[in-house]
Amino acid sequence: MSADATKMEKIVSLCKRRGFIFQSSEIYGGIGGFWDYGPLGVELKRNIKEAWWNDMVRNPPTGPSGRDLQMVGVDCSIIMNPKVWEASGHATGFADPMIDDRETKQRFRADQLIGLWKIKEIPKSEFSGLENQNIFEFSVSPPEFTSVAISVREAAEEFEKILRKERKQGVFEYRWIKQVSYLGGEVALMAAAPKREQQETICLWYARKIMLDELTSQADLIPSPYTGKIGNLTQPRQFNLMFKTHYGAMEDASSLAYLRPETAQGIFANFKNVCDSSRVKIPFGIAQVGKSFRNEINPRNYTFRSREFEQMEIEFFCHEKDSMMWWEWWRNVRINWYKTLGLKSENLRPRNQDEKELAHYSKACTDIEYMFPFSDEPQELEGVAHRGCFDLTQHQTHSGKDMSYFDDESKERFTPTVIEPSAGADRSTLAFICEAYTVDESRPSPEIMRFHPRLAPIKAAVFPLVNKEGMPEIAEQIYRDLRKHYACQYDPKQSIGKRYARMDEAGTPFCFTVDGQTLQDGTVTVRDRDTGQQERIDKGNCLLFLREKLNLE
RNA sequence: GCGGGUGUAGCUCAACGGUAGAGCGUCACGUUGCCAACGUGAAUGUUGACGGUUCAAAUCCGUUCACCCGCUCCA
Repeated sequence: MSADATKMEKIVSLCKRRGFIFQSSEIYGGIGGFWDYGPLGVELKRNIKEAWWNDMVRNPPTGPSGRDLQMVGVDCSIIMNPKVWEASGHATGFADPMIDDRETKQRFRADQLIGLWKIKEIPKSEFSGLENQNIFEFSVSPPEFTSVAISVREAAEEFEKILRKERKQGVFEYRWIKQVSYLGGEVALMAAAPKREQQETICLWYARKIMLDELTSQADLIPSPYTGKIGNLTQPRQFNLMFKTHYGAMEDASSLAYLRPETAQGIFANFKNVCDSSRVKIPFGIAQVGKSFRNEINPRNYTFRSREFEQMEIEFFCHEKDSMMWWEWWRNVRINWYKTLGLKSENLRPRNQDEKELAHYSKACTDIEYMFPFSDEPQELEGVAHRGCFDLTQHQTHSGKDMSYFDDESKERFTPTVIEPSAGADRSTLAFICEAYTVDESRPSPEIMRFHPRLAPIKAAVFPLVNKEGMPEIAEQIYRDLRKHYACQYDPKQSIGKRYARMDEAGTPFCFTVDGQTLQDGTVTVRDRDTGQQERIDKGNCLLFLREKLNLE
């Protein structure tokens, strides 16, 4: 258990108690990996998404050359033509049993693995007529894995490579290689290599598809097809990570569809539409906020790894020659965005992926990670990835539609390179909650949510100090004026301390209180959430006061 | 997916197989003139769900669901 597990438990407890986050379908025993936002949670999350949309799309930062950034938005359907997922690579990677190479992070289909076994060495005198025999009769236990390939063709090449290498040493020569049927017509290679002719022995090998149960039981013995090293492969697992559904009334194979596992593909699929309709010129970005769905193997850590989650994604299209500059620029913009909204730099951990982690088409990727109390390892909030021209090229190939861009100034036609800052809305929300959670034992109400004012679910509360003598009427009027502009609450009940305490737990930055002096000189107190300090302002200036405070960066 | 743990009121937690409780919170009334104050009162539970053992189950057993921890995983 990490050192801050107790802190996380308190945060979870507060989130439920105050109405930030509830377990989905709780009255039915819940459902794994799904969460609901309560009255305060929905305001918080909306504020985060709106801050993102405002700061990235409507009022984006100035570009590196001092020119304004071109950013536009889309809102695409969650269900798309299933071919989209073939093009994006999700269909295969999500549906079949897959194995990972822990070292190279390569993932491949388990049911296509071809194993190459060394069976045994036999005297050369027994070699004649071998071609006509069933090679499996020679099998002695245990055959020794020597190599693994991910296709029959590769297995053959691999075998030839081994023999070539041996031939180079001047001692070995391979004799034959042939295909036979094996278990239900699967293709197998069988081969033998004369070995150390002076010792009069030869070596037998065979290659065949590795069965799934073998992969499961012998995962630790099978060499990686990429490195040849033993012990780096995971067990094969079924990755049904996309949610299946059907469209139309008939539920058959032709109506199979998927809930999107990411919002990005809606952007790529609309690349041409946006270009043709909105007068944008490269470089420019398309943004989208929306729900995505992944059947996580093991949802864990509160809302951090949910099966239904919301993304805030940008696909930024630029020329390949400027792409690294843009990648670095976006990386810094995004890190600073979190800092500006209150995530402290020591908890925020940008981490550049090393080459082994990168997808094969990617040149660079920074994971913006955050130290949550539930883990000793930083966890990813956002990835800023250099995706090359992979996605547009894939869609061009699969759809047959041209995805290239023509630059009128340089008269150049090219497929744009994409920089993808992809942020998790729920993960960010959780990070802002964890960051805001503060315990100050010196205060009568120790638990305080110190949200940045822009993110706070309630911007201000208005109280009559006591619920009589004309105070409620004045307070109510202030409240009615404020709530036209900001999320506010009015609370006339119970002791003033209790009301302040409740607002501390909700993370409300300011409380206006109408008291006896208000009746005389028209001033009210403003109480600051973080310091507990009060000042007096004119009751007519509450809105002005909030405007000033909330616009602060 | 594997191993371990937990599940009782909104929250935190008691209750040895024998009548389900406390603190806090919530609500009402009174009081109160700035920090969970005070007084009085109230509501709230098929003890996660299902099944079994038993005269009797929150308690013992089985199944299941959810959450937590460790592995694993995170395209």
